[in-house]
Amino acid sequence: MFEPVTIKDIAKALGLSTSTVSRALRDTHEISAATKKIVLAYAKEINYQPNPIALSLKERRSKSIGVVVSEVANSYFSQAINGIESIAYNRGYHVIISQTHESYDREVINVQHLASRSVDGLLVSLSSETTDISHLTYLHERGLPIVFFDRVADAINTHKVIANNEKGAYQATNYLIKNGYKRIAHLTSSRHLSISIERLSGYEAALKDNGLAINPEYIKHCLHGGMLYKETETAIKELMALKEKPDAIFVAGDRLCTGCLSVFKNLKIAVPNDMAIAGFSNSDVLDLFNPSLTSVRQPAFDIGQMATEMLLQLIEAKYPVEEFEKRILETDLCVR
Amino acid sequence: MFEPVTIKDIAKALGLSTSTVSRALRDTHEISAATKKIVLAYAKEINYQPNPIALSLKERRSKSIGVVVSEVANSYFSQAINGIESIAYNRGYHVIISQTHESYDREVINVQHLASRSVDGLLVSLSSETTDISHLTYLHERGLPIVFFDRVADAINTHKVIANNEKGAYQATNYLIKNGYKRIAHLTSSRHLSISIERLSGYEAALKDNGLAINPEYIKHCLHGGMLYKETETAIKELMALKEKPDAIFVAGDRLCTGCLSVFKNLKIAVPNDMAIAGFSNSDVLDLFNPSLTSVRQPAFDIGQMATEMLLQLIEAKYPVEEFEKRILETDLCVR
DNA sequence: TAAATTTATGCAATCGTTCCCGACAACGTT
DNA sequence: AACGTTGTCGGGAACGATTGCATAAATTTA
Repeated sequence: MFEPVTIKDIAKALGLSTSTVSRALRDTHEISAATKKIVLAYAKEINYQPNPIALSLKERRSKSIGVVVSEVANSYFSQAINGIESIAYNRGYHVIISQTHESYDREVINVQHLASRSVDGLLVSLSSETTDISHLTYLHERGLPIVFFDRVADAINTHKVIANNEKGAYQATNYLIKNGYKRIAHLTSSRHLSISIERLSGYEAALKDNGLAINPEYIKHCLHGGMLYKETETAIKELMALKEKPDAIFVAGDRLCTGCLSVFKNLKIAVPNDMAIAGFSNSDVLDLFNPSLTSVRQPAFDIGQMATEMLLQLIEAKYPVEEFEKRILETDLCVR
Repeated sequence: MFEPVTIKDIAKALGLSTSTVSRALRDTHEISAATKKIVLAYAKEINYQPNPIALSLKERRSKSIGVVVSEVANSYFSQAINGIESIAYNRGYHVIISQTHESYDREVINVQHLASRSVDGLLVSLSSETTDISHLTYLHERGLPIVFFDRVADAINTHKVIANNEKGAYQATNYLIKNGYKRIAHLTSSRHLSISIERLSGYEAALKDNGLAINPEYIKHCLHGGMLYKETETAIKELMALKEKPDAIFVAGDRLCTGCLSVFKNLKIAVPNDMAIAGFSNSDVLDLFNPSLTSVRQPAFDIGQMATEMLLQLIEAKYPVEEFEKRILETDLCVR
């Protein structure tokens, strides 16, 4: 079933050789106009489609790129994926998406799966569990083009695209402070993730600049980045059990934001009376919340586009690229 | 760069023929245990990975399936995709996701792109714009396995997996009626979509069973399924301009629900005082809304799993399958 | 008119893998 | 001793497409 027509079928039907047909289809100058016309007409008639797999084997590239994210059901990533697709499809590349669900093991499996399926390059945002990046180092050393976005591995020398996490975190924290909150907690992902480090740094800078002390008890890490309700709930409960309860919280991620609001609702913590909240989120239904949530919005679509452009540049480079850059895009504070 | 080791390298290094190496790796009985051991050890040492592209060319299958949905940034679809992946990856298949963004043109392009990239089968949920399905009929007739889920094309005789849309719609409408609402509007997707037809039917049945009249003015179709804010807004405005304004609305889709709430917020329509609302949605942040929204939840993950299993069954069938079935999974009414 | 050149086409190798044959031992069977 | 079996292995043709090289005919040039 599903027997596609090949160049051989055309050759046989027209009494030509496969090479002539191939050249006619590729519109080489060394084929007579008459033959070209016949071949093209017949190819169109029987709806000939070149077999991309045969091409891949010959050209040693698959014209596909792999994307590794934690979850597509995350506004940030689904927007980034839209950006990735918009570039990739225009350039004739397929996009193979795989989800880690914030698990290190799944990240390793997915990366190896993609590499063994010979993708031409990889667009990676690390899972929150990942500390060991040798699965990526190995591939990178062997020459597989990789571009990181969002959650990057600084140890690997390649292109990276991120949002200005530090500044975004600074602005959100600063916003809370300017609105009169003084005891500001911080809920974030696992501590080794690049975005956690950068956002924590912005949070601390804002406190410092406003003459507020940094209270380590106010900083809570969630290893699973909000994937587990219990983990988020425990963190919030610990905050609420403190002698000096925080009056506001800066949340460092999309998933954590919704997780946090969910916990607040269940624990009957009123926003913003019991606790004000601001956080990183790209959800477009955010302003439907009541009360609505002030958020730091990342240019996810642009980040996806830019990362893809950089990856394709690496893939299609004639000579090995030695110079790598880290692009930093500005965030947007949506006051609600 | 990135020169992978081949079976030839092994053969040369070990002074064997490629056929022997191939057979040793595939553990054929006609290779001596000693040779096998040597080959396997060496293959492991140099980390040999079979080239899947060469395999694909030979076996005439790519071990990948294409998925066509309107948007991954939609809770229903992202959950379905999780279900699809959970089955596909376990069976050694790759999943290539493409988004139509509810556009017919993009659907045609994506389907052709996937087919030309020789996916072994297609998992399709139609875009809201699609009426002409010849791009799928063509492939289906040529023997490409296709399974529809969610938005199905009845004209194509193949497996289908859907939720019990009619019953779900009936329950949601009935819920509004039992809560005392009498003028219930219905906001839905384009009129030819299978889900629109089924949900409309359930809505009408509920009205009828409760002795309420069906008012055509209360039924609003959005061709773009909530992708365009303006379209949704116009529909709502028209409803609010009626002499007998509706007091409740049953919304038939994920995207339409958030679109609708967004319009309500902007037009300052209070829920549920001005207008009660119930609708199809799989969003897991729904209960964070205030006031929260009663919703019909579809078993999206299971639908994805089931559709994938059925597709793989078609792909791996020894003989052409002639008997097709339509599986219908029950929905869940989440009263909030 | 013969040689040189252009034009148009075919042959065969290649990409990495599998698999149908055929080869050739070593052994057992009449 | 002649033959059949069995166990191992290699040669080579596929899969579909591209491409350098050879070749033939047609055309131009000397």
